[in-house]
Amino acid sequence: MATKKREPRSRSGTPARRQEIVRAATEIFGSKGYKAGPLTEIAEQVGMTHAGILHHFGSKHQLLLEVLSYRDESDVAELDGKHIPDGTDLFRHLVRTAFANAQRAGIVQAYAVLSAESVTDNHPARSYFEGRYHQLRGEVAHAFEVMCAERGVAAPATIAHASASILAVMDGLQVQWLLDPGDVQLGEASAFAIEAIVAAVLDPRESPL
Amino acid sequence: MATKKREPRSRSGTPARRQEIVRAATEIFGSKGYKAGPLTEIAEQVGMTHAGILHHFGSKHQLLLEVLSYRDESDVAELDGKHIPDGTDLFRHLVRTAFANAQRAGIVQAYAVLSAESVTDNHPARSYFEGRYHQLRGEVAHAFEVMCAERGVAAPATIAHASASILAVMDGLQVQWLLDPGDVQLGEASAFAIEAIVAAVLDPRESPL
DNA sequence: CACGACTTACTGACAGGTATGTAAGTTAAA
DNA sequence: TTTAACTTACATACCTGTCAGTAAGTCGTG
Repeated sequence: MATKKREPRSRSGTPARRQEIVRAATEIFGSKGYKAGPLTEIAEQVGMTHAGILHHFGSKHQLLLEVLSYRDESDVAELDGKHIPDGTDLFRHLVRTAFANAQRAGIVQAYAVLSAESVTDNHPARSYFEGRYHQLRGEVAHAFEVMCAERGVAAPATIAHASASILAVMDGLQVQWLLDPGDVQLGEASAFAIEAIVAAVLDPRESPL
Repeated sequence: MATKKREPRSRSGTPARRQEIVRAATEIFGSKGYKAGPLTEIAEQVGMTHAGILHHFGSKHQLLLEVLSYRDESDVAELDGKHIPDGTDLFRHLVRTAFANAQRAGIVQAYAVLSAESVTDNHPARSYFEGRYHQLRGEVAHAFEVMCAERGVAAPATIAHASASILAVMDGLQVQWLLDPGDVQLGEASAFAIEAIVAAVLDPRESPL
């Protein structure tokens, strides 16, 4: 049983190169979509041929998956303490994120385009986004529960709707903002809507309709 | 100047045929996106070749525009009185629409996919969606103003944010619902969020954050 | 109201562009 | 000296739009 697992050791500059490619791909997928964003264009941006990219990632499909997971990693890395905030802090974090997003249209566009494109038939990113939203809804719901517990109120049945809604406004505002940045204020509008929804959960009132 | 303007008279069945094509195109663009949805597939669905479709619409681009304007027409036609509801009625109408949308995933998907795809570079539907959101925000804002006037309160500065937010939640929830219909209740969640936002405009409270 | 002239609604074939993935060869780092 | 990191060349597959042709409908006119 002399099976030597020879794992592919890469050259020194390789991880950096792959990262360059992933970043370029994010940009191209963001500006043209996955299906319409050609490998040649990504390749050109990092100064190689499209075959070079396929050497690194094997397929376009795989590259897309790495683009998505890369963004997750860098998101997590960005959090100082490395832990997801909870309770009130989570909502404050979401508002800050919305303001920060107004400064980086590139990634925002990539996510907006890809998440909507992912609902199409057999899209390679479909299960990624399905899982991502599922998890995020869970995290927001948990933050709601924590807040309710802190205030000694019973967690209402509206939490599930509110959690989905908070993610939904953030995404929906991004699309409107990308289409017309002069007419939509991403950070301010997100903050307003998040506060409105949180208030409606913690301290429900009669419907104004 | 004996220029006889011979206007193109079409055969009797033609308008119906064009409508069939538009409907098929809506379905294909919805399930695969504009760029990735081939004319051949649309053609196949109505029993023609792709050249036949180009005969009717001239180009794929043009077909897309007709798909979009067709949906607008049928939306307007749907309203009994032919007038856009206003004030409180508009919000009630939006909630009803959200519930109705849960019954027609096809069109919902087409709009979700196309609106996000439209933010990509030089997309043929970009100005359509830009204009559409602009108009809808205006209508919602007007409804807010009417409601404020009715209650004798001054229209607050939050109206612009709230208007964009209401459209945003509706769209964002659609995407989540399309990805995971078992976990997101489109109608109920939309109703909850719309009520929360309307309440926050009409009767603002201190931020819970 | 019948008939010829013209037009519409297509089809089939193809041109031209573009895309992904593969295979074989080259260079240089480890 | 082995093998990672490429390139060039190519196979293969699409997809849109054009063109020429055909069958059937519609209109003007006698």
